[in-house]
Amino acid sequence: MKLKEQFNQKGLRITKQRQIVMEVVEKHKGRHLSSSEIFELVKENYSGIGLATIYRTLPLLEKMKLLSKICLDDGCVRYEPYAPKEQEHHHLICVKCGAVYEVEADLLGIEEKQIIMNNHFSTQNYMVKLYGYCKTCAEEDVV
Amino acid sequence: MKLKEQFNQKGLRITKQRQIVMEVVEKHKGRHLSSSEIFELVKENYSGIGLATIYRTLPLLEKMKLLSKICLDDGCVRYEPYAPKEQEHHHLICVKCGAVYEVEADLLGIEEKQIIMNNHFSTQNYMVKLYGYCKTCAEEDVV
DNA sequence: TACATGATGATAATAATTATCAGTATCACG
DNA sequence: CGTGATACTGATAATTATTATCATCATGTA
Repeated sequence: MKLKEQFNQKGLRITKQRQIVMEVVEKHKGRHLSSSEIFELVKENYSGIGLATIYRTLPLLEKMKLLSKICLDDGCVRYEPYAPKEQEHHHLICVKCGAVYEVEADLLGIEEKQIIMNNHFSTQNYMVKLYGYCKTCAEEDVV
Repeated sequence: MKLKEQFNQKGLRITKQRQIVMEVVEKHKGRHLSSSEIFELVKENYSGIGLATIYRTLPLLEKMKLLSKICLDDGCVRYEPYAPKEQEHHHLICVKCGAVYEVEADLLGIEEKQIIMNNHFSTQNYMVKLYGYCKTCAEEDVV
């Protein structure tokens, strides 16, 4: 496995805790788990885990591009398995009910990317979040 | 001023505090002020203000579409003056140095909007955030 | 001007996250 | 297969951002 090398290169160690955190997030692909949700799920397999370890592990796995951090503006940081470029997906966040939907599409056209390039911004691995109203909420509210 | 009516309609009162908060955010258009930054700035003009008032006022002004909330994923909520549709702008966030740039362009093409519509999501007043590397950081890092 | 009640300031309470530190486990090396 | 250097962990204290509480104050209508 290349993972081991990736860790060793940086003097990092592969621990049981780190492995289980990875497993849990991968198992729940499609969800957007908060740190404390991950804590609860990890405890099911490894009851001795400490919350501090969760908070230390998640940013580390993010830096290693094993997880992606997402902020859905609900007051906590969330994580999902890292998606390579080809499987990039974006989030539609309903500002009313908070529901989160995913769109698996490259939402930026070539022209738009050009605009960003012109700003000297390299959007390798970008992420788009759209705020709006989901079907249900759009019908209720006549905004 | 239509503002007064807008407040009265909902049984809300126009207070000195609310006015100064608005003034401060408008005065710093282009910046993305956090709640505590706004607190500090308001104190310069109105030293008696309480932090709780800031936290009560900002979401209220947001609901009235006088301010926009932005989350730049740095652990706090930020605000900027509300931008009507024509002046919509988006944020480029450097994941390395945290710098925030603005692009004043409609980043989603018609096709892309269609994709979103197909998901039954009405993106009236959407906001796009792009994560990536700014010029400086892209040069340092060979990602 | 007076009053009904919405708004405020001070502060206690929560919630998410970070820092500290002594004890533990990993893994390179022999 | 030890063993030791040190990275990692769990427990917990400390921070930081935000929300709730409540007595007092100020707005705007009558």
